[in-house]
Amino acid sequence: MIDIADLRFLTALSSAPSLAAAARSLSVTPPAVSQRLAQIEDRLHLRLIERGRGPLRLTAEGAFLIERSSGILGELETLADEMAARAGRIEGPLQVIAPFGFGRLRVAPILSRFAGENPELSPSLVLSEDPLGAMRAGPWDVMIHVGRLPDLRIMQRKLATNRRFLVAAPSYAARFGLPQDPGDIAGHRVGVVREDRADATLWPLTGPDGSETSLRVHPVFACNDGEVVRAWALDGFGIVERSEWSVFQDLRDGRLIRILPDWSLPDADIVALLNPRAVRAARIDAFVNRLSVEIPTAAIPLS
Amino acid sequence: MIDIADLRFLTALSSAPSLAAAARSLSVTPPAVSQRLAQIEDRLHLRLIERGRGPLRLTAEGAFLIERSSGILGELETLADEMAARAGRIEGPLQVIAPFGFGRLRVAPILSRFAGENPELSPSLVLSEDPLGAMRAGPWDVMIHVGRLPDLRIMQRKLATNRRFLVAAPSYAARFGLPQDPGDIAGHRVGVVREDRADATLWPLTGPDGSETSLRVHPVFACNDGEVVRAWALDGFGIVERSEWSVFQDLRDGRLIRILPDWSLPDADIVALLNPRAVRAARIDAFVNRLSVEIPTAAIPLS
DNA sequence: TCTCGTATTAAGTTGCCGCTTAATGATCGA
DNA sequence: TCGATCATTAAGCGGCAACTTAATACGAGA
Repeated sequence: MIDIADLRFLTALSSAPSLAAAARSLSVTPPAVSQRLAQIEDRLHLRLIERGRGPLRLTAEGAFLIERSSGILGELETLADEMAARAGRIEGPLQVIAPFGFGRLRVAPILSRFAGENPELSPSLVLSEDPLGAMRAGPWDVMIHVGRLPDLRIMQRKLATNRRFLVAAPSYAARFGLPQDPGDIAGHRVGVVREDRADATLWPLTGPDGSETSLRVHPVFACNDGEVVRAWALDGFGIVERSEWSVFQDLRDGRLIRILPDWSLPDADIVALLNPRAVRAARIDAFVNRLSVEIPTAAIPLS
Repeated sequence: MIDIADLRFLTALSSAPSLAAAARSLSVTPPAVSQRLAQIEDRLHLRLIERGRGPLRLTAEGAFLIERSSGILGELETLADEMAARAGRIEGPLQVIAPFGFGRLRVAPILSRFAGENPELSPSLVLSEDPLGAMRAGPWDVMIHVGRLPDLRIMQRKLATNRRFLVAAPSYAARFGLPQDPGDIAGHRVGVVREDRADATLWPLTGPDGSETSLRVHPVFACNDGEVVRAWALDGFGIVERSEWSVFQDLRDGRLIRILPDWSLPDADIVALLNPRAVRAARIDAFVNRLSVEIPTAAIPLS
């Protein structure tokens, strides 16, 4: 009889480049994988995986089995979720994806506390600047995202409004003065967070009268880590554009001040995307609720 | 995580009147059942089965779980069947239901041989005079039936034509003579197979010219086992109505002779009913094919 | 040529899970 | 009141499945 542990095992194999890689990701030795696979193939009297040189390839039978498995495994997982929900329990795996900066600084502490209150939870947090890639890479329940997102037809929930500010340190203002108008920016030192997927040097500004300007800036400093850029600004090296969540305390405490406060950039709201596969699980509901309570709180004090 | 062995276990429990009864049908001791159930309930943090006095009762959660399980278990079983089919293998459980007489004398030997040729097959044969009850009682793949059947909307396959004859032993004919006309039967000794569900004493005869007569007989001997009635006829005690399959050899060898050979009774064809749940399994296909080859063969020699 | 990564076979170990036995308690009917 | 059936708890056993280590073979790339 087919065992679902075998189906899980095969599913893991099917998305691994080699048996050795699968062994590593399963935390066992290669022979364990090799002989377990051989055993399953023997039981079915079918070859499931072509393992010649190069990457693993599923045979037709293997592909068929994996395909059918996914449905069954999904149903079983959903069933487990529903039973846990009926027991009023927060338990089971909770796989969260978040961007590096926001994830490390905001999501991780909340998840950590949440897990502490629910000992039967098995949380995992994957930080990635490529959320769509991470989604495809492995199973996930909740993905936290900051900013605009292509329409993914995935259920999402807004966790907090998140404005974007132009900021600089007082020491910078003292040395170089402050721009009074977007046009003045060109004469200033600017730092940006340069990621692959966004045009970080084009700032779409909206003026106090509603007029819109696209400002192309020429950064003197760039980094793909927002915290590094923030530190650079804190050190008085220039003007940067950062999210409210990132610099809110700096602004409150006067370590940074807003530049062109009458001009605004489009919001980069914080949203949670929910995997449709698991939307109805109690643990996910509870965690997203927690996020939606705790994340906005941190920003409220600032007007 | 939920284990499907647990789901099978719970499904077995759900159709048992008591834990002790379940233990017997699972071939284990009562504590094994009790503690395994307790363990599952602990894991889910839910009570699944109310066990007070009287019969077991599922709780709402238990009923929900069983309900959902059946779908998953069914899919898994179907998947196993399909994989076996792809491997071109005859294997797995094969659960056959057949009536007592025909099952014991005709189906059992064929199934026995079929299982011998396919060592990975786990056959089970349930003989029952109440096929519909047996269908409901447990899982089944193929049900053999002789005679008319209410329209069950179940896929069926005719295995053989099976006529019904009026027969008697030559010794009886020598002592009492033979009826030349249905009307003569009234003066003869008649034995019948009396089952609950059929009116065994009303013989719907069709004459050589196509005329139809319903003949009410008054048996001097009755039994619910066809073989006993046949033996009674072989011993020269009277005239009985029997299926071709049952008396074909007796007729061939002259131990019995046909009475009113120009008159016929409605056929009681031999059919296989296929459980829609498992129609596409290779082992079932193969077994029914085997039946449809071997069963008619036995009767062909007789005109 | 050497080395590294991969895959497989063989043999040995271990942990756990499911079972059994034994004993207790509860309930019901005779 | 006794006996029978059922359910449960506690304690201990055993089998087996999954894993490990060790050894071998193969190919590709430096």
